[in-house]
Amino acid sequence: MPLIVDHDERRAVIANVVKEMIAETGIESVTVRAVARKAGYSSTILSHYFRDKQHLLISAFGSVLSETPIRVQAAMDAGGSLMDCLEELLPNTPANLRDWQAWFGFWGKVTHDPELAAERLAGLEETQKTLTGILNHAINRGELPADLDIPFHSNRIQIFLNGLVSMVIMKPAAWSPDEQRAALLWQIGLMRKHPQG
Amino acid sequence: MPLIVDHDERRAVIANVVKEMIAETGIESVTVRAVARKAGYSSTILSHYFRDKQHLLISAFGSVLSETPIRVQAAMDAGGSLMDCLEELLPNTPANLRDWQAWFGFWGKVTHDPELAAERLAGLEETQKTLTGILNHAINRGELPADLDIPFHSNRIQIFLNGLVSMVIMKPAAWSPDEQRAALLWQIGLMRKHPQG
Amino acid sequence: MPLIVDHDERRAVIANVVKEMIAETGIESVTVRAVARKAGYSSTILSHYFRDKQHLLISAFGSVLSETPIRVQAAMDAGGSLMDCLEELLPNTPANLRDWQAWFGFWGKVTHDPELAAERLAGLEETQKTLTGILNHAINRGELPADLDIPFHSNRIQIFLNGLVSMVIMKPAAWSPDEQRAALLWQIGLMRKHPQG
Amino acid sequence: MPLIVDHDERRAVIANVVKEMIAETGIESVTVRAVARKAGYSSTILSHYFRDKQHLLISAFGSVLSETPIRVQAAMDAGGSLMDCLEELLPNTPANLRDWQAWFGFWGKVTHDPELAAERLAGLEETQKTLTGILNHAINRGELPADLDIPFHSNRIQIFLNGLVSMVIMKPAAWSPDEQRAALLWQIGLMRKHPQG
DNA sequence: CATGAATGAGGCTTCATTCAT
DNA sequence: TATGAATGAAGCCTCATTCAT
Repeated sequence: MPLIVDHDERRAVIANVVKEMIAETGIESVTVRAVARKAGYSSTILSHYFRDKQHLLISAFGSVLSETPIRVQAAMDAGGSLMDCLEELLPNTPANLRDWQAWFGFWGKVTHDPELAAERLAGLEETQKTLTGILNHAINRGELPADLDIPFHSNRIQIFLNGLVSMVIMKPAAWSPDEQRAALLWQIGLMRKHPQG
Repeated sequence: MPLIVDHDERRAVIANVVKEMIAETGIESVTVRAVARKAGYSSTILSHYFRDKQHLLISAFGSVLSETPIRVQAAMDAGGSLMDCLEELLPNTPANLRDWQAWFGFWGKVTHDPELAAERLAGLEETQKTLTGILNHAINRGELPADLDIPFHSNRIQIFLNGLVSMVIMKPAAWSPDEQRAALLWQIGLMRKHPQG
Repeated sequence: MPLIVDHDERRAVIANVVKEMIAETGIESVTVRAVARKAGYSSTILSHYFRDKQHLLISAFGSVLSETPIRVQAAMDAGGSLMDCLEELLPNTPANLRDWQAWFGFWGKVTHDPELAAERLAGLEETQKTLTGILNHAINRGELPADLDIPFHSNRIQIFLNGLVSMVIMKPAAWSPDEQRAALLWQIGLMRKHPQG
Repeated sequence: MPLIVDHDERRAVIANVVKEMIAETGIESVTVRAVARKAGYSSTILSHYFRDKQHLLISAFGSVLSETPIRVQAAMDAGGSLMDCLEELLPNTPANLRDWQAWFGFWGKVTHDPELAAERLAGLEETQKTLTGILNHAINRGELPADLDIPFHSNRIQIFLNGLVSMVIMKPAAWSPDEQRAALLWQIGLMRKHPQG
């Protein structure tokens, strides 16, 4: 009987290693060998789980995208406030920051790789959907006016988030979690004051 | 009888080549040889102008940073409106877009390279300064209230710009120059309505 | 309760797979894994039947050699004419062509591998014996003169066959079965006109 | 002033190394590194002369094809006899044998590689042309009847040569230069006795 | 008997850089 | 100043094989 291994679990482990490497030392440091060493496997065995280096990266990219919606959903299920839900998108924890760094770290590759570009676009739209969900949730809770222009503001929030994250990554010292939250709060306030944009 | 060569001009030419390559095919496609070929020089001659590949990149990076302030200054000198000045920062022309793409394209390298990281931070602060200048210019023109919280709003604008650019790069079809301007206009409106943040 | 498996049959199946691969995609495409996959087995199981990749190849090589004599013998037993018997050696059917292609395909390996070289030499002599048998058979049938210099002409025929096959493989379009037969007929005619060489 | 190197000469040297390796240890032993080592260069420099390993092989293949016609032409220019000319095609000298071994050694690759297949076909036709030239030359010298069916016999000769060479390669001990010549002489005799086929 | 896991070796290619001219 | 030559390192990938189950 063959040795049984949970492929998906391994893939997840390895994807995490990749994300950490991107965050810590940049995407150019992500070589197959380095990933294998860091994950404790031999170089060749990675090809059991990923056909290619490309697919290794895509997997890590997908991991970046898939985790946020889960956290947000949990916050919504727990009846969290608008702030509670949106906070899950901030780079205010090490894990969140790492994921955002990985997300931005991929940019260098995307231009060259149509498959990654498609993934990125999908991520963009997935985030849009997540934000829409959050805004609806907040309207139901009475936190936001019922006449809120949801597409407009989810778009504004997304712009704000991308921009904020880029600032945090560039100058983390200037952006403590509290300062991030403050900035987010101000942005939320705009929705209340200008629901129609 | 030494051959007279305008070093600075060559450096500028080469920096432009690098920026184009980053925008078009990604930073990973920027090899010394490829740059040399595209610029019409031999590989080795680049080492006369740039000690390293690293310094080649730094030079290109610097070129990205230095051009925007010049354009903005020109707009201010011409007595341009607030919108006129800020528009110079939008990725709404091919050249501007290319520069922004190059800027984001560098991210993959920055993590790995302290010198590039320092350059990036400098760029961040330079942009902050440029924005401060624009806001003062607008106050003087009476376009913005005199009690505007300049540090706060220049920061907001910077977040907005980074975020907007990231959206444009990811999904250019969704962001025509007009749509970019509309978004910017809305952001400007906030300054008038909430000068104190 | 051991599972009963017909080893020889499996070996034959696998040898056929190898021959097909050589004929279709070249000997370099013959990897252990590819053979296993094509045969429907796992990679490791091949090592139950073949100690080595080398022995896998030798087995296939042997299969190439062993099939022709069987066909020829059948033709002789059926009282076939000289032409009938020799036709069995022509690459004028898909199976025959495939075997010849495999035979020539092995050449790249042979130089490097004494064991394969020995096999090839054995095949050479086996073919010589087969041809001798055919000529004797034809003399008995009265198709060839009794004073035929058998060693000389079996050698000539072998040269002719190898040469013809190499032409067919290189330019199959130029050598329909009929054209192959015509060439063979001419060569046979020489034996009648010049029995002593 | 740059170091000047005769690229074509180097290419020729390297092609010879490749041919020797194919003849001696088989085409599978032809690795870029091994070729470089044997030629006295570093591995990487081969890429100055050959874009690819494929093109390295094609170059060697071309070298195999190009040398024979030159030798034949020289024999014709020197007023050589029919036998003199055809002898240049026999594997009866170390260099000739090596070239023929290389020619057959390529077969393993050809199936997999359309470009090599095209080269092989070209070689086939070039040889046909060379043989046609020789036969015309012999007719002019009065060595062959004027009514010789040239296409038919040049084809016969080519079949014979390929076949003979395959025999020589497989069992060199059985084919001294004299024996090769004797076989060739017999084949030539056929042209005189059966000029129309 | 049979499997998937795992490995180490080696293949080709490309890169940034230095050297001799 | 400028060039082509040359190198060594490193990248990714595939292969044949062995191991534990």
